[in-house]
Amino acid sequence: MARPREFDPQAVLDAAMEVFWEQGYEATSTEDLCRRTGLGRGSLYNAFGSKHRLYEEALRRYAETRADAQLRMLARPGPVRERLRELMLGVIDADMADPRRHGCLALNAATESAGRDGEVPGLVRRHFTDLEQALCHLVTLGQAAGELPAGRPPIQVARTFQSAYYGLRVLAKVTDDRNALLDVVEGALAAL
Amino acid sequence: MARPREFDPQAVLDAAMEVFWEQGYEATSTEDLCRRTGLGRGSLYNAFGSKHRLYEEALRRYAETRADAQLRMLARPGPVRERLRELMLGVIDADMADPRRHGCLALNAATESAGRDGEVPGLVRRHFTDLEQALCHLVTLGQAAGELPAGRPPIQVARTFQSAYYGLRVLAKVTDDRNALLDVVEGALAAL
DNA sequence: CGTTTTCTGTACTGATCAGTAAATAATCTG
DNA sequence: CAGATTATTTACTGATCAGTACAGAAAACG
Repeated sequence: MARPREFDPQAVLDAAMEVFWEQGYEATSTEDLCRRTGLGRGSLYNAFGSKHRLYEEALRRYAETRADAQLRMLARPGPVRERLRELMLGVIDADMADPRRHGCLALNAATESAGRDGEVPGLVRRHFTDLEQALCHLVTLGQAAGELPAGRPPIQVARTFQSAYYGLRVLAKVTDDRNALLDVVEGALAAL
Repeated sequence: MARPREFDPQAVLDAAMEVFWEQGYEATSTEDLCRRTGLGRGSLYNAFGSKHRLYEEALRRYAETRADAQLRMLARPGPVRERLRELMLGVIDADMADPRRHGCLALNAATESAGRDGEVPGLVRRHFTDLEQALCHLVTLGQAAGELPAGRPPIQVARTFQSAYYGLRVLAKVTDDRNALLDVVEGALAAL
């Protein structure tokens, strides 16, 4: 090793993640990334190689911060139904608090055309399967505890709830009507 | 009037719509649009003014072709539950038949950053409220006919189903597992 | 201290971006 | 046919794109 980096890689990654989150992959320029990270072009390319590789790193960073916090929240003790309600109410608050509605980075990555290149599809897919798995675990728990009706396969219930969850995040991008989103929460919980 | 256009505006709009659909707004260049529509730059700008206005027109075209066909399908006679199942099975087939998974243009527009400019938010919003309204009508019908349980407000049931529907379209972008998508269909229908 | 190695900043690359200017061509109206 | 009006074509604009070359700066190691 020789001259050490002058920047904190995690902080830089957080900044890059935010830019991609706000604008999407295609709409952010390397200039934007330099400005928001504070790095010069040389440093940025030396550290990350390309815009697309930086995007992949930002997705990884998203998974290990925001997404992981969500999964940990789901793993907290308490009634299953309340945990699932909290999940949805949490994203309603988060999405509506942001006037620009950038929503969920992984969902955005899944719909953008850049989501088809390199490691992005794999990263996005894992993000989705991780949530599916956590939900399935929770449903299994709830059914075993007698808290949820036990008639249907947990994976089916989990997938349906997950679908409503992502639909909710899509709707939150479009509407300002909080009650419409709360209807989705009630309906999704009633479907358990 | 003087010299008439040499192109069919609807055909051109269809071609532009497809390009935006496949690639998204940011990722398609005016060059792409010229190549796929067959128009020169002059004609294209003379007819549509700008890339963004053409995007808006493409969204309108999408609404009055694809989306409208879907709404008409929902309005066909038959058991409510079967019509809703057909809606979801139809998009599973459509989405999975396309290897590039471009999904729903309106949903893509809602998540892209370009979806915040000009008339796009209004167009996207109307697309969503139209479906919400159609679903609500259908649920009301089903409840009145005794086909669906009548305990819950139709608008809540409709919004929940709509949410599952868009969630389904998001999941279809990510997974190759048809059974996972069919689980969503079963769950969403069971929640009615 | 000097060499090596890595990092940083600047200047630059050709390519492509969205959009325009202007000449030409085709049709309409009179 | 004459003049007006619109469409098409071509060439072009400055700006911005992602990525690179390279010189200098800073630390590690002998």
